[in-house]
Amino acid sequence: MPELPEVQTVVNDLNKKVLGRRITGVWFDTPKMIKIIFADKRGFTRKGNGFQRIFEKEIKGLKIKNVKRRGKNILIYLTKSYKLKAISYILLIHQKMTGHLLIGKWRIVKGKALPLFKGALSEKVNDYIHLIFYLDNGWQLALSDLRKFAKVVFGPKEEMENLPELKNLGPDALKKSFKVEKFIKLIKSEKRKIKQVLLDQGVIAGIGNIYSDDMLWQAKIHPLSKASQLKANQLKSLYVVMRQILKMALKLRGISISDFRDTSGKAGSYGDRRLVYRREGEPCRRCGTKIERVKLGGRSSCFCPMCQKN
DNA sequence: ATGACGTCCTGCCTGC
DNA sequence: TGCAGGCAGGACGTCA
Repeated sequence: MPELPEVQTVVNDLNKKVLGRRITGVWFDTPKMIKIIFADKRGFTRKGNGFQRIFEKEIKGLKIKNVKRRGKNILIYLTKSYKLKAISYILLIHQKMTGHLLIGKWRIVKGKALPLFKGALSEKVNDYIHLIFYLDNGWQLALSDLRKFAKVVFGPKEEMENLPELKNLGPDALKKSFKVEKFIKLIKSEKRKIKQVLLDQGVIAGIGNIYSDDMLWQAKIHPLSKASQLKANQLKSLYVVMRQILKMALKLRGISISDFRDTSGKAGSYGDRRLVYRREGEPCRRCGTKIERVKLGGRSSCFCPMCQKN
């Protein structure tokens, strides 16, 4: 499930591979995944499912200007010129758990995308292609998603920037201007358990289940500890390990223990280095105690009962 | 305000 | 070996 390091890996790939390309066409088989936000000729903003033809028509001919990340969202900035003016759009993609953005070549046979060649793209990933953007250099940008949870939203730049899923995001976990003082203030003001707070994108953007487990283990904090009751030195160390772990995972191109792949279908290598995530029953890397798992909400959290006292 | 649970979806794992 | 049932999980909605 892509979190900040995985999403950033994809964004970096895209900036290397698709900048300046023009979209010449689009194919998709799961309209449900796609939403558009669009002002019609009379100025009405229309939102919702059911406008796929407008999506097709509007995205054709747009040029890829830039690719950015906000939290776990991928933002592809697109432009066209109309009457000598540049009009900007954003294509937002959230990969959720099993979404993958891939660059390759496919052809549609009986409504299904088949790879023209495999290369590093495993067959498995190819089985779940649901959306393809055709680019003007012959390559294609595809979205694969086993569980069809991924979300794609398209619309004019200004309206996209006002989407609650972007506007309500907290500071980005790796943003330079996000300092330890601000971090401590944010966490201190939360009455929930620390694990839930870390997963809340409205508090801090970019962290998911994997890295929050590893961060808490590294900082020796129990996942069920009340956020507001954590001591300043604990929070300080949590901030430091948050940065360290995310940066290291980004360097290793993410974690592929579930099924994350980069845009050429290659796995990341953080999985071997992971600290506690999905290591229930295995020995703690510090003290050898068996890693345990607790559930909160619908999420599970792995921790060492010896190192991480509540 | 908080938390617990349901929803979406489907491959995979467990147990009989 | 086969099949049924449960699980995982990000974000969001609903309900107590």
